[in-house]
Amino acid sequence: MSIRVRFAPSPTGYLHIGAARSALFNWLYAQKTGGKFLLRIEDTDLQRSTEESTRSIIEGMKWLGLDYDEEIVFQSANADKHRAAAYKLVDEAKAYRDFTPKAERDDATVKQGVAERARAHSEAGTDPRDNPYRDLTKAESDHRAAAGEAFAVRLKIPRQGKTHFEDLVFGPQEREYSEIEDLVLLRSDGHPLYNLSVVIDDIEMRITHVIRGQDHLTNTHKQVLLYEALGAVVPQFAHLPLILAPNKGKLSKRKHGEVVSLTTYRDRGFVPAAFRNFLALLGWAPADGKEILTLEELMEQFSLEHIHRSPAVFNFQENDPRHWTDEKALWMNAEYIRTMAIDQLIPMVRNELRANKLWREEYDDDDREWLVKTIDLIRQRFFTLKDFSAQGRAYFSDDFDFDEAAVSKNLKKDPQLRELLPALADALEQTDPFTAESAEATLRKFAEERGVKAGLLINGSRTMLTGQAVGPSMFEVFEILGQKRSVERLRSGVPWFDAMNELGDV
RNA sequence: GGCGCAUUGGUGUAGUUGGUUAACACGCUGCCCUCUCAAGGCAGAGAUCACGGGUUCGAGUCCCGUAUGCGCUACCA
Repeated sequence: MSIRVRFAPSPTGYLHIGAARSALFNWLYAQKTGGKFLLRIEDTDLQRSTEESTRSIIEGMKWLGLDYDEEIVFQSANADKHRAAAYKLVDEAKAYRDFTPKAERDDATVKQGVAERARAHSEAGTDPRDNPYRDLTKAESDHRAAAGEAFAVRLKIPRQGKTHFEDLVFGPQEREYSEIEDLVLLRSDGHPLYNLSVVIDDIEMRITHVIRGQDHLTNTHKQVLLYEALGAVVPQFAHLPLILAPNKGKLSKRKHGEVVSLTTYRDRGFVPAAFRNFLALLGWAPADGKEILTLEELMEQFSLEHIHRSPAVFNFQENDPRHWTDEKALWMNAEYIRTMAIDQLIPMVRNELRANKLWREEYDDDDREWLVKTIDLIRQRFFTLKDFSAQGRAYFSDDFDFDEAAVSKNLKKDPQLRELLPALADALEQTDPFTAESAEATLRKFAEERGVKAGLLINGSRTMLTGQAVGPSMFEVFEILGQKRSVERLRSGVPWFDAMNELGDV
């Protein structure tokens, strides 16, 4: 039987990076085994589910390159099937109607309430399965239901025994029945609940391997019981270690904001392949230890056996813009930007420049060669795609900002530059042909004649031409920018020095 | 409270059946290169493998306990 896996997010917000990793692992497993990767949107919580969230999930997956097979399944569309299955279990006496009135719960304190109730049970030694309706006669139950009394449907967990299943990551798992409450399958308003819905849908979709977050590990026992009650084959399970915040707490939007959202990485200039590569290394490592892996290598090397069991900390520093996300992710992105095939990089740069009105159609045409050369030159020290429009702006537009620190370090520091730079412009204007080599020869000769260090002129030029204190080899920059623009920008320097004199800070 | 899972340098990980100085990547420090900053090269700091007991000639690797963290324990997903 061929392998079928699925990613089943609930559309209650942006795509969380933990969820994105689950999607990735499922996808990789399908690719590796020649199986199918399906997408199911678990939108049964109508209050919290939004279409916008569904869109963002699909977008995020597309961005990561995770294409799914077959049609998307919307869980809400299957509610009738879920209900029918629950009623069938009632008929078979594997589930029962619970006529206990629904208890009101306060959303904000549910977690706490649940824990307290559980504590009370364990302290008092009462069995959570004790329920006056559990053993109601069929006639009585049918009668009350027919009379219109509201009821929830609960699965009848046997009194004695235990469940067990083999988790592909966490190994053999066991749980006493006495630790499992008779779980509610259907709410008293007829709404099917999570555990029922997943199981029915997974059966329906013929899922063979359920790969998901570890937060579902203990609940899996309930699901195993359901599969058995339904007479279905229990799939294989593989639970993934959780991704934690730096304080080893839960990584959540409420507390940590946009770092946990996949779209943030797209919006802040990540190369999809880089982020995908980084994500793959959270909780998994290839056998040979190689960390930069192409998609093909990931697909080939991925295996459930190498997923480990301890949670991974996603390392970032809140309130520090320089370390806004995991440094290794940032490093990996830079690595991809400077080493990936330039043809693959260009479309991303094009998007970035377009978004900032820096793109000219000639770049795809007459100026293609120039563009390739320029990108190849500047990408060497960029970390994100954003850098192309920020630090790299001066390469694509005459309208760029000057970095203040660069101006004071490379321009204002030496008053001689006021006169030297325009003079250098004159010399460069006479240089023919104008290439990196000839520009270098001109500049060095000029420096020698004036008795100044070449570095002074080089650094001053860099700031005049690019607005930056750092950047590629200056002579390459001269050539890239061309004679005309280089000369113009060197001459435009005068205002800097005028302003400097007015302020009297020479 | 109960049950479950985890615990290797700051972070991500390797250490498959117990056996030399615990390996790699990111980050950090210094040096080289150099027109700056990266990249690259070289060197280095940083882990008594959570702690305490055992088993053994020998344990990060096996056993027990403790601690800490996380998860689950809903008519949420």
